[in-house]
Amino acid sequence: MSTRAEQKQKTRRALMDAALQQLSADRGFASLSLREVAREAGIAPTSFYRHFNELDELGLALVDEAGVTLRQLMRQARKRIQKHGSAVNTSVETFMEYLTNNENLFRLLLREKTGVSKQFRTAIHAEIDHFVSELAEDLAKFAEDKKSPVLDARLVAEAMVSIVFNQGAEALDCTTKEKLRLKENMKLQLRMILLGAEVMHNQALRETTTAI
Amino acid sequence: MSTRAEQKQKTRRALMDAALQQLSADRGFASLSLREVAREAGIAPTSFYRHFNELDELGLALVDEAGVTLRQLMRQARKRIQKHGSAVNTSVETFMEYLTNNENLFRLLLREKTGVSKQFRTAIHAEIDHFVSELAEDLAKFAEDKKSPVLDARLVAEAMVSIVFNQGAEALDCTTKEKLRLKENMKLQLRMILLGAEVMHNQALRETTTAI
DNA sequence: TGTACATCAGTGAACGCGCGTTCACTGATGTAC
DNA sequence: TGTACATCAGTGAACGCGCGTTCACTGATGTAC
Repeated sequence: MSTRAEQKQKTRRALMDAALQQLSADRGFASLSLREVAREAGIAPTSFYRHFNELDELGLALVDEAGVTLRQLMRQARKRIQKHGSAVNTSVETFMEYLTNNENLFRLLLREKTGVSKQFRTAIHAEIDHFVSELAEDLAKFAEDKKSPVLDARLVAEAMVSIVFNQGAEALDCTTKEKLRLKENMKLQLRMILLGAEVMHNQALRETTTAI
Repeated sequence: MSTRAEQKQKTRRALMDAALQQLSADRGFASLSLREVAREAGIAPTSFYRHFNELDELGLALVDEAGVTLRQLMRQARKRIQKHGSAVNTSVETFMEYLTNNENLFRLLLREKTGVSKQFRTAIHAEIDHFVSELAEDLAKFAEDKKSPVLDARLVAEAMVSIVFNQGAEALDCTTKEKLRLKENMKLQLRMILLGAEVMHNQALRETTTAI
């Protein structure tokens, strides 16, 4: 890569980092200003336009980044599960690790999921959809191995992701100690769903059998 | 009530309605301006200060209103359940009705739950906590009647509320037809949790018994 | 390798705009006698 | 009931501010020959 292009990448990165740094508990993306981000990144406001057409474009780049990070993390978790089992445990631990290490990125996802910009909402829903689909696939595969396929893998996956995101949001405002309790709650809740899904499926099977 | 005080109440109401009306899918509370709200309510910007010290104070009043409405609705649902049973069904139907009739109020709750202002987050968490507690109480009572107390009513209630709020958020961007499907999914997911909690509790009981 | 030209990331001045907030005010409503 | 004074919701002009965006520019880097 040539020097000029390298430098441009660096500045672009600096802009994204500057925005991310300002996205704290008390600052939403909507409250950022182009001038502020540029100032933080150490360039003139006008230079911003060399990298993005508008501030929202930078925001969408951040959403994309959050999605990529989340997917990488899931791949890691899957490997760990194949090695050591305990799917719920490993998944929750991995997710909470991601959350702790990428607070502001997760905050962006959480907030803009129900946020003001249709574009943001659509982009984030796509990322979460991706996440749900991969989980559903895992569940289906897992159930197949156990020879007890779950009732509706996608439905179960959606419920699980709802729990994880919702309690994850809570974790952002928590002390380390409260986080531990929250994690254990999360695990119990996920196990409840899995157990419930299994029982429900068996009931459905029995009914079908009876019908015959 | 005297005429002057009545008029003041009316203007206050007009301000809150003006704000609520502007809170659509594309406008967050943070994007409202005092001047805009005052204009919409038909008063001079400076008159706003006769009613609230700042815009956030109006927002908190709206959050409070949302909480009150939600609690009223729960009371209705409880009555209907005592009459006709089918707790999950009735609750979901009632909730979705609320959501459809108070889109903007619910949007405010959803958004500011993870929003920028600590004050908003705290207020909304209190409202949701209230909601969870009442549900937990109902669950405990219900389980007692069935002589199969659930493992941890509060944990189950939290999981259920996570589902309801998360899928509810989804419903805001849905067509009427998609909403129907979403409602049925919600019901299934809630039943899964209840079923899972019951089974988990029975397992725990059996283990205790075995230990003796 | 050296030269002449093209590209383009970053600049600084300037613009018009809507904002929140202050201030001293008006005049209708309320109250004390 | 009438009068004199107090209250206070609503007003309009004025302020300073940070914003997004435009523009013509600079000068280092890249490219063609």
